[in-house]
Amino acid sequence: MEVCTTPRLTLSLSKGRAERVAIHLNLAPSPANRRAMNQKTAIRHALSTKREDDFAQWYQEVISEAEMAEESGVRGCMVIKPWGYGVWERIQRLMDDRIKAAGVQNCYFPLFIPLSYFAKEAEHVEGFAKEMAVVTHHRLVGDGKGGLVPDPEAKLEEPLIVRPTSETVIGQAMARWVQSWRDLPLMVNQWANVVRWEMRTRMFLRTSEFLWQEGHTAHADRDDAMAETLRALEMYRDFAETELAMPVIAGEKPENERFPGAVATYSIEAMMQDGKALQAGTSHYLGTGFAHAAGITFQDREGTQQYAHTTSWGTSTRMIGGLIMTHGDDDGLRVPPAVAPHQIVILPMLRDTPEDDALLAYCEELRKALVGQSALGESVRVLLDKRPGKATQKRWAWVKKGVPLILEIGGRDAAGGQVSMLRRDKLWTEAGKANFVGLAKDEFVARASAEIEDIQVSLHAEAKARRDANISKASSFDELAAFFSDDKRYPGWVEVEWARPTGDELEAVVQKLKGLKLTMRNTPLGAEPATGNCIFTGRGAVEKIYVARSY
RNA sequence: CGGGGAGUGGCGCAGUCCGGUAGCGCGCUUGCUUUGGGAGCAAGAUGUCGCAGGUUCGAAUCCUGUCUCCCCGACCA
Repeated sequence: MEVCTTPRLTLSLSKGRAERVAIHLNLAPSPANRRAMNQKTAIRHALSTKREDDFAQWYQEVISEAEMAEESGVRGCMVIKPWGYGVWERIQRLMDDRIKAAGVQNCYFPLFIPLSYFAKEAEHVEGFAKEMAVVTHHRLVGDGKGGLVPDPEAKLEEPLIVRPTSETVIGQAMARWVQSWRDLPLMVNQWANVVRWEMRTRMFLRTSEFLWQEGHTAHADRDDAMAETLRALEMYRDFAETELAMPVIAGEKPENERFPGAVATYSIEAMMQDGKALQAGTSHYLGTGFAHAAGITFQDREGTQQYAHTTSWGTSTRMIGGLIMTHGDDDGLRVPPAVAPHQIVILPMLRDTPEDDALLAYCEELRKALVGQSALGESVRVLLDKRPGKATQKRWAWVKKGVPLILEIGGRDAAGGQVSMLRRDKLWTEAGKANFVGLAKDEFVARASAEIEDIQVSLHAEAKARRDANISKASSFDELAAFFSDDKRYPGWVEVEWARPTGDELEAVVQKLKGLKLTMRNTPLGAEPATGNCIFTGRGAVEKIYVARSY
C-alpha cells in the first residue's frame, strides 16, 4: 500500500545572497500530492482545490480535469474538448427540439456583417461598438522579413464586422421576407458562433468567441411579440430546470441592464455555489426599433403600412459554465443525466490475460441490455470503456468528468452475474471509500432507468435547496449593505422591494450598488406584489427585485 | 484600458542575478513484480529555451526591439 508523503518541497537558497530565499511549492496535482493533501479529511478527493478554498481556481481545475475545454493560444478563445462538446451537443439537441416545437424554423446567416448594417440602430451600435472584431483586408502579403501583413492593396471598401449578434443582418432579411400581415409571425433561429471582444474572459462564462442559438421573430403587434418574448423565456426556464437540473429565476432585467436597443429584456438567473448570480439566458422584446432600422414593414388587414414588432432570445455555451458551478463538487463535475453524453460507463477490470475475453463478452451483453432501456424519454446512453489500462485509473477520470453512473466489472462479477455500481452523486461512504453497490446484473438493468432519473431529480433538488437557503430579504439599504459587508463565503442573493426608478435616479441606485460590488439581477415574474417602501428611494415600492454579486 | 505574472519536452516548473555539457516532478514507452479497488521497482524516449536583431570564442542566461498568453481590477446583452 502507498505510504503518504509530504508535498514535494524545493528549497532554493541563492548562492550569493543570504537575503534572497525562495521557497517553491510544486503544487502539480499529482496523485501523490492529492493523497497527501487530502489525508486529513479521510476522503481523498479527486481534485486538489476545494470549492471552499478557492472557488475560481476550483472552477478552472474542473474544466481542465474533466477535459471540458482548454486554452487555445488565442486570447479569450477556448478549445472545447470532446466531453465538453458532447455536453453542448446534448444541450443543442434538447433545446432545438423545444425551439422547433414552438414553430420556429432554423436557418443560417453569415458570420460577416457589413458595417453599414450595424450602424443603423443607434443604441445597438453604442452597446457593442467597443467589443467588435473588424475585418478590413482580404489578402496577405509578405512583409519582406519572412512574415505576413495585410496587403494595403486589398483593403475592403467597407469593413465587415464579425457578428456579435445577428439582429441587424436578420432584420435586413426580414425586411425582404415580410410584406403582408399574412407573413407574420416570422420566427427563425440559428445555431452559430459569435464574437465579442470582451476585456475579461473566463472559460465558458465569457469567451471572446462563443457558441449559441439566437432566435429572431417578427410580429404584427406588441402583444404578439411580447407573448413570444415570454414564451422563449419560459422555454429557457423550463429547459434549465428540467434538463440542466439548474434552478433559475425568470424575470425582467432593470432598465440599465437591457440589451442595447431593446424595449424590455428578460433573463433567467441561476445561483452558483459561491452565491454569485449567473445570467443563463435572455429574451428581448425589441419593439419596432430594429424594424425601423431595417425597414421591416407589412400591410395590415386594412391595407395600412405597419412596422413589425421584433424579439430576440438566446442561450449559449455559458450554460455549461453554469452547469459546472451548479453541480460540480470537490471530485470534479457532475453532469445531469439529461445532458450527459454517456449516462453509464462500464469499466471492465482488464488484466491482459485470456480471461479478458469472457469479461468483455459479459460487459458487452450488459451494455446491450442497458441500451435497450429507456430513461428520461430516450434510450439509455452507455459507453463500454475498453481502452487498455487499469479500471481504477479510468474510474477517477470518469468521476472527474461527472458521468452519472459507473459500473466496474471484474471477473468475479462476470462469473456471478453481478455488477458493482457507483453513483456519481453518492460517491463516498461515510468511511471515505468509494461507495460501490453490488447488484445482480438483471436487477441493475431493471432499475438503471430509475437510477438515472433519480440522479437528475436529486441534482436539481440539491441545487434548489442550496439556492433557496441562500436567498434573504432586506427592507432597507443599510440592511442590504450589512448583509454583504459580512464576509460570508456564500453571500447569496437578497430580495428587496423598489419603486423602479428611471433615468438619473436609477443611475444613482446603480452606482450605490456598485460600491458594494452588487448588481440588480431581475424582477421575478409571478412574484407577490410589493407591500413596503423602496429601499433606494423610500417611495412606495412597486415590485420585488433580486440583488446579488454576479458573473 | 490600469496593475501584476509568465513564455524552457505532452503538463507543471527550476535554471537567468554571476554567460560555459538543458534539469526536476507528473505523464509517456518498455520490462519485471503486483493488482477486487486511485500500485511498486528499473530502464528509456521526448527541447530550434516565444520571436527578431545585437554583444561574445561561446547566450535559456547580457542588451535592444517585438509578439503572445494568464491572473486581479475597470468594463461587460
